[in-house]
Amino acid sequence: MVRVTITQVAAHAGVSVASASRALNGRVASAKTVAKVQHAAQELGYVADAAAQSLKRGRTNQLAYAVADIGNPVHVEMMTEIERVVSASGYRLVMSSMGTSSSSVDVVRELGRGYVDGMILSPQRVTDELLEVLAKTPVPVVVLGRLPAGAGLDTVPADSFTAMHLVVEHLVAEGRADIAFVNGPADTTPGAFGHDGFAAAAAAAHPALTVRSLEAENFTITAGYAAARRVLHEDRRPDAIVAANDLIGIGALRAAEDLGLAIPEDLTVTGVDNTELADVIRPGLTSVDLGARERGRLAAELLLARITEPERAVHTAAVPPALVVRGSSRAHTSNPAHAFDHNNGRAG
Amino acid sequence: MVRVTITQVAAHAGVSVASASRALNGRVASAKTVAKVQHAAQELGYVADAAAQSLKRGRTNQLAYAVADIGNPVHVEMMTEIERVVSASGYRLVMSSMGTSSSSVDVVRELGRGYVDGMILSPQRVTDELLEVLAKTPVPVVVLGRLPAGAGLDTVPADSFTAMHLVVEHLVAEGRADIAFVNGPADTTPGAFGHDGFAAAAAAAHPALTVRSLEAENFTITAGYAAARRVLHEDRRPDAIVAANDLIGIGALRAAEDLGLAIPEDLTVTGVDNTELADVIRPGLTSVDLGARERGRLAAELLLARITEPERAVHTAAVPPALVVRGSSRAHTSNPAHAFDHNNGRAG
DNA sequence: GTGAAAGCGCTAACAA
DNA sequence: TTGTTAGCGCTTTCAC
Repeated sequence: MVRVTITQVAAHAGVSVASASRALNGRVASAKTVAKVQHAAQELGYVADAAAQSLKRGRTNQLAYAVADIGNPVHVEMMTEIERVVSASGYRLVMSSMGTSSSSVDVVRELGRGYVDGMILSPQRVTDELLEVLAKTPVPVVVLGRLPAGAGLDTVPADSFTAMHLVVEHLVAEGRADIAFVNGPADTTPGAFGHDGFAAAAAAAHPALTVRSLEAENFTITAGYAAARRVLHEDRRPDAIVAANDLIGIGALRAAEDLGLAIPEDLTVTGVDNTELADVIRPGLTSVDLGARERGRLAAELLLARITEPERAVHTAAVPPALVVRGSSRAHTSNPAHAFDHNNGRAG
Repeated sequence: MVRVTITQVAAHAGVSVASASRALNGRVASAKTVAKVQHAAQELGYVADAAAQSLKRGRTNQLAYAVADIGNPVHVEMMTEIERVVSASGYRLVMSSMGTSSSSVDVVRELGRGYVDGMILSPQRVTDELLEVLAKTPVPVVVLGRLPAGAGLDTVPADSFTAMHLVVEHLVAEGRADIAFVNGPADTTPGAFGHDGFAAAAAAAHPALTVRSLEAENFTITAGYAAARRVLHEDRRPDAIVAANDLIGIGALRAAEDLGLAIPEDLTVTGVDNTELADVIRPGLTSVDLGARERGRLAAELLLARITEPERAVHTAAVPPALVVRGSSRAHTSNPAHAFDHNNGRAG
C-alpha cells in the first residue's frame, strides 16, 4: 500500500540510484547490476512514479480521447480503434467525457496541463473560446469533426454533405416527397453541418421537394422520440424522417410505431452513424455510415504523426460515407437489408 | 504551443516564484501581488504543469474508472453517475478500457503508478494475478463486482443470486418449464456468478424444472445471437431463454425472430442490466435492473471515503435488483410493459 | 508579506 | 560500467 521509490531499490541492491535507473530502463549496466536491481525492485514491488517520470522526461506516454456525447455508441467504436492504433505505438489511452460535469474548455485545458501527450477531441459545440484554448494548448490535438477554416488543427471531419446527399437521393428514388429533417440542437457542430448538408442535398436533389427541419433537444433516443412525435402530429404528415443520428432515428421509429404508422409503407426513417443499434432494431434503421472506425484510425495516426513531427503541415483526412439500407426504408437499390447482418451492414 | 512555467510568470510579474505560487493558489499574499501575478499568468496563458504539481503535492486530483467490457452500455450509465459524484468533490474522472489492447493487470499497475489518486474497477475476470496487483496497488481501489472473500477491498457486487431468483420465479409464474441459460464465458466473474445464481434459483424455484446452460463467446449481441441459435436448434427447444445480460438477450431475440418464433408465445427471453437497449428493442426485453446508477454512485462514494480515510474498515455496498417486465415475456404481474417507457422501466 | 532554498522522484550529463 | 550532481516545475518550509 505504501509507495516505494527508486532510492530504496538502489539501497536494497547496494548501488546508486543512477545505476538503478539505468538498470531498470535498459541503459548500459553490467549484467550483475541489472540482476541485483531487478531482484530488489521485484522484492520491494517497485513501480516508477508516473509524475516524477513524466516531469523528468517531459512526456507521459498517455493520450486522451475526449468526447462530449458519451451516450452515443459510435464513440465506443472510435475509441476501440484509436486505442488499437496508439497502443501499438506504446501509448496508453484514456477517455474523458466533456460536458456532463465539466465544459469542453475545462477538459481541454486540464488535459493540456501535462496529463497527456496529445488528445483527440469529439466536441459537441465548437465555440470561439474552445478554439482559443485549442490554439494555445501545449500538446497536439486532433479534432474528430469539422472546424472553421484556418483553425490550424488536424481534423477528421465527417462528410455530412455527401451523407445527406446519399440519404436524400435514396428517399427521392423510393418516391418520398415530403421530408422532415430531425436535427439535434442546431448550435452544435454536428447539428449545424447536418442541417446545411441536408438543405443543400434537398435543394440539389429536387427543388420541388417539400422539406422541413426541426430540432430534437439533444442527440438521444428520448429526444428523437419527442421531436418525431411533434412532427408526425402536424397537419401535413411527412412521408420521410431524416434523423441526424441513429439515436434520434430510433426514437423516431418508436414514435411512428406508437402512432400506428406502418414502416416503410407510411413513413421512411433514416439515421446517421450506422451503429450496431441501427442493425439490431426492428425495423432495421437505414443509416449512413460515416466510417467511424476508419476515422478513428485516421485521427490516431494524425496525432501520432504530429507528436513525432510537431511542425508538419496541417492535415485533413476524409472518409467517404456509405448508405446502408435496412427495413426502415424501401430496399430499391442493390444493397439489401439483411435479417441480421453480422457485419453491421458493411462488407466483411 | 510552448509551455510557460511559473518562473516566467514570476519574472513577468516582478515577484519571486514563491510569491507567484502563493498568489496563484490563494495562500497569503498581498492584494497587489495577487493582482500582478494573476495578470501576468493571464497574459502569458499560464497553466500549472500537472506532473510537477502532482509530484510536489503527492496527488493528481484524478480518478479512473477502468472497465473491461467497454461495449456494454451499462458502463456508460455507471460512468456518468461516478463522474457526477467525484466531480462534486473536485476530482476529474478518466475512463480506461482493460482487455482490448492491454490486460487488466497492466492497466491497474499503470494507473497505480501515480496517474490517479484512486480507481474504480469493473473487471471481466478476477485472476489471482489481478488480486495480487490490486493488493499492492499504492492507491485506493473499489471493485464494481464480486471478489473472493477476504480480498480486503471495498466492493459493490451485483446481487446475481437475487437477480436470477427474480427471473426464474417470473418464468415459472408464466408457466415456463424448460429454461436455457445463455451465459457469457464462464471463466469471467459475471459469468461464474450468473451461472451459480441461475443454478441456485432454478433449484430453489422448482426442482423439477428442466434447465440447461450454454456459453456465448462473450457478452455481445453477436455472440448471444450465435449461442441462442444453437440452443433453439436443439431437438427439445426451450420455452425460455435467460440471458446473462441485455446484449446477449437481444441477440437471442434476433435469433428467435430469424427462426420464426413468436415472442412471448413460443419463447420468453430475459436479460440483465435493464439498459436503454432493453427498452428500445421490440419486443421490449424483460430485464433485471442491477441498479447500475446506484451502484456507480456507491462505488464513487466508497472510493472518496477511502481516500479521505485510508485505514477505515472494508465496506461492501449492496443494491437490491428489480425485475422489469417487458414484451419479451408475458406480463402477468402488476408491472406492465409500456410501449415506450421514458423512465427506462423504473419509477420516475 | 516576501524571497531564498530545499526537495518531491526520477533521468541524464558528466567524471571518474 | 559506475557514482556524483544537476535539474525537470512546482510547493513549502524557513528566515527576514
